Amino acid sequence: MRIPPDDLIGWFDSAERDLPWRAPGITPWQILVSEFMLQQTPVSRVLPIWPDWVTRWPTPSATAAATAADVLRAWGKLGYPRRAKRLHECAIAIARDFDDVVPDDVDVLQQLPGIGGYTARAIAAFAYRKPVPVVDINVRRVVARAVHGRADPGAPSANRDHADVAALLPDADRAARFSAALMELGAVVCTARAPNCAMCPLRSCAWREGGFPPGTAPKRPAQRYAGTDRQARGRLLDVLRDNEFPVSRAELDVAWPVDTVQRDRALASLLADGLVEQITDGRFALPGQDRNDSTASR
DNA sequence: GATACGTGGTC
DNA sequence: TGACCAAGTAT
Repeated sequence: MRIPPDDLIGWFDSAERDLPWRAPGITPWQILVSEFMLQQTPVSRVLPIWPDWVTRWPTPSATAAATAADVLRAWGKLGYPRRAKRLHECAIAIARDFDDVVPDDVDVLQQLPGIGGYTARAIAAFAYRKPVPVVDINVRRVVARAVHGRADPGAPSANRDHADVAALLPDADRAARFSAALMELGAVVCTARAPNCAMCPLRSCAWREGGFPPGTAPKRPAQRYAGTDRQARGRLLDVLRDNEFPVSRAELDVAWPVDTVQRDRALASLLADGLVEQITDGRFALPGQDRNDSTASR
C-alpha cells in the first residue's frame, strides 16, 4: 500500500505545527541542535530551551568555544546529558574539520559524535532538502499501520526501514517535505496510544481496512526510573550543575545517601562518560569549569 | 540483538 | 498509581 504524496503533503500544508526550528532562515547548525535535543524527547520539552541555546551559540565554532560545563548547564534537565556532551564534541569536530559548515552528506554526518542514522538523515533532509529517507519512531509507526496493516512497528531494522520509506518518497523536490509530513502525522494524528483516525488525511490505511488488529504485548518489562543508576546519575549531576565551583565527595553523598555502592557506581560511570571530572584536590566538577573558589584562591 | 542512558507528562 | 511514551545513539 502506498501513501499518496498529495494527500499527505496537502494535509501538512494546513496542519503543520509552527515549530521554531522550521522557521525561514534557520541554519543547518540550528536544525542540528534541534535534532539532538529531540532525540527521545518530546517537542514540548525542547521548545523552552532551543531558542535561547541557538541565540547564545549560533554556530559550531561558538559552541566549541564554550566549556562542556557551560553546555551541560544550559542543557539543564532535558535528559540524557550525554547528548549535550556529544553535541559539544560535534561542534568541535565541525569547527575544526569542516570549516564551521555542517556537512550535507549522510555518511559524513553519521561519523560525527552523537549523530546516528536518524539524525544524519534528518539533517540532510531538513537542512539541505536531500531526498533521503528519514526514519524515526513516528515514521515507523505510520508505515507499520498504513502500509503493513500492523498496529505497531516491529524491531528497528535500518535497511528494511529505509527501503520501506524510500519506496514511498515522491520526486526529489518534494521528498524532504513528504518526510517531514510523515513524521508530523505520526506525532500528532497516528500516535502510539490514541490514534485520531477521524483526522487522518490518508485515504487508505491497511491497518484500518484490516479492522485495526491489535498489537502484540511488549515482551520486555516497562522501563522504570525510580531507584535506578540513571536516577542516581541525574541526582549527582544536579548537584554539579547547581554549584558554580567544584564540590566535595561529601556534598555528592547527600544527593544519593542510601545506597553507597550504587552511588559510587553512578559517579564512576559519569567520570567514564566525561560528564564529570575529578580535580587534583579530590573534588568533583563539570568538565572544564572554573576550578577557583573563595577558599582556594590566594 | 540487547542493554544503558534522563526526565516528566499522561491516562 | 504506575505503566507507557517521547524526532535515538553507542556499545
